[in-house]
Amino acid sequence: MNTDDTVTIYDVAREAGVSMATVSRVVNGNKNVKENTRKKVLEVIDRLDYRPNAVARGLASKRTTTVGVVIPDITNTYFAALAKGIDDIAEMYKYNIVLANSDEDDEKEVAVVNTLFSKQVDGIIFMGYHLTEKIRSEFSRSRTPVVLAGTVDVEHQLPSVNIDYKNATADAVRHLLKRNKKIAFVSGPLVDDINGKIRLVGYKEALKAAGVNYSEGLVFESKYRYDDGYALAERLVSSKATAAIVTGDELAAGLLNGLADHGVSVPEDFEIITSDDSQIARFTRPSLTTIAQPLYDLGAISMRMLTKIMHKEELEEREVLLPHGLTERKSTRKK
Amino acid sequence: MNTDDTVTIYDVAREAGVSMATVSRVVNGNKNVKENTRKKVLEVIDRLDYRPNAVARGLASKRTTTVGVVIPDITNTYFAALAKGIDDIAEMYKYNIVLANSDEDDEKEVAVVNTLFSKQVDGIIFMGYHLTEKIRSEFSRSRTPVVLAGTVDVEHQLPSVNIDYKNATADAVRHLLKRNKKIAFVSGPLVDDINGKIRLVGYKEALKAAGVNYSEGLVFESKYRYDDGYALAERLVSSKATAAIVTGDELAAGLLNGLADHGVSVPEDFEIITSDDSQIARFTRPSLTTIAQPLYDLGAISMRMLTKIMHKEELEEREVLLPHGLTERKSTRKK
DNA sequence: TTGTAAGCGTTATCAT
DNA sequence: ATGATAACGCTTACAA
Repeated sequence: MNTDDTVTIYDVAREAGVSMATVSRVVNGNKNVKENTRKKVLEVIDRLDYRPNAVARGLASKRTTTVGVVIPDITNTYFAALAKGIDDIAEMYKYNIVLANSDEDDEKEVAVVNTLFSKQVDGIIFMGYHLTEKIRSEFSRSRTPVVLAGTVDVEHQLPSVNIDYKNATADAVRHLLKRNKKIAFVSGPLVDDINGKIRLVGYKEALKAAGVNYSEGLVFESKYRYDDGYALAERLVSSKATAAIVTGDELAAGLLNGLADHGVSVPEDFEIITSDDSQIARFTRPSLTTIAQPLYDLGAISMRMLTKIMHKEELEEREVLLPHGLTERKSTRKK
Repeated sequence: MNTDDTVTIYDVAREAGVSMATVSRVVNGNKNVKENTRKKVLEVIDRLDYRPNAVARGLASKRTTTVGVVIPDITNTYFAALAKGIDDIAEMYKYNIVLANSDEDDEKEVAVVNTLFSKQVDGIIFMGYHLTEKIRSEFSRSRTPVVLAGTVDVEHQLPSVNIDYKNATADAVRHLLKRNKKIAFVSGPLVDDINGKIRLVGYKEALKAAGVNYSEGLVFESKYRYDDGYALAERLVSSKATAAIVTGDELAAGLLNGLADHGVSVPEDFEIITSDDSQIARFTRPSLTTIAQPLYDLGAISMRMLTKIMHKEELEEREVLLPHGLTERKSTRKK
């Protein structure tokens, strides 16, 4: 017996009158064990309340059955929705998740990825607003598989799952264009937000195709939070825009309420389409018309891809684009 | 050299002309190393790009520097807000977090806690709607420290961080009582929601103190989601209640919008106070008056307590109650 | 200040 | 079908 109460595979072996190898076999479901000894071992395991030590297992087998998930902000409904999908599939494939908050900070991002590596995670799901060169090089000099979720890689190096943000945005703008000429593009900080930039391209393309002039004065860059959207209302009003495509739901909710408090009624005087398709868009009054995107699936499928890579299975597609749409609610007018 | 490219502490030792013990010492910041050798080792570590294997470290030291966090639903803004606080403090103390989703399911809860144990986490933060006997026994037969966050232990066995839900609710009801006689209590499923039950007690006490009769007909039990709240509106209308204390923000938002769609105006015809103090309460129109509670701190302080226990420091208090209040917004009338 | 060597609790490779 | 035994990469007495 040990000095403390931790019971090891060795205790079980001795108690069951077999070798630790055999115990290991039954624990791991190896077929090469006589039914009788399996029973006996199982009985001892139960009696001693033996629980395999996953750390020792990880060291010996070089597989930890845990994956790292890098998330910029857990309280962001968009990322939380993806995380839910990731988690469900991870559980399905018996992986645990170590959550690494990057706080939208480039340096911290590198730091957490490194501790993830040191923890010997079997794979990583990465969510972020962009891919720095630094993080890219961290990924490439490691053999640990990485899949991007809701994060596009403009260099097409890493496997990823996204929707076509450019066309989704263009579709939304086109919808607005039916009844508006001056359409604002409202987003968070674009400097290091790849998705945001791609959306801006979609915005421009839609305008161009409709023969509407693009004006920088109609691009409003701020932060992603509710209060930022609220504060933006005033500027939107003086811009004479009559509609806006907004790249985040909290931001859109803030803008909506801010507009209302400036006496602008949505959708009569001003139309809004938001982009995240999170629950928030349903809570506001009027409820927000939004680009439709399968948040849960974005996460779920990225995790599924990761399991395939970890298990050395063939990947049909390295860059998955999920379908998008438009959910019309009350912040846009009919026809 | 190894066959594959993983560089170990042994490689560094050989390359630097010292023993692995010395390398271990510099990696762990042990003072007993001559400045010169430290420099040399550090140089080699850098050159070889050596990264300590946390799994091996964990096995040898019996400390993994990771804590498990059990969360019923990551997309729930309430829990996500706590998780943020937990995560920030964990990072501050150099702990990583393995997130375990319990899905509000008793069996799954036990399962995830067990895999957390098998992963040798140094501690656990537990969030849930209640504490089953099963989970309680899992916790007590393990030496791994556990702290409850936003989860009360009616048996006062486990350390916890909460607000005084009973009095917070009573305060809110008292506020409603100034202008209403028929006040509804709207909650999620009470069967296994300890906090909900405690809130109900607060509701009853406030009524009693005001000499208002308690009526079961004014207690509305449903689920916690937006749609459930929305659906409840009709029943609330026919109950003749003129106000409601609601135990969840999504639920309250649904109720609010449902009421509006039934031609009931809030706060003129009906007053609502919600309980979570999450962002959601600010997004709705009218915005929701809510019990004020320090969500982030609830998580942060529970994690701080856990670090103290893990480091064998003294705990001043085993059951922390954080202050609560009332944030008046637009779903209640003035005076 | 530094080195030696015995674990830590498994898995995995050979034998048998 | 089962058992020895050597890794796995590190920490930690204990010596020196």
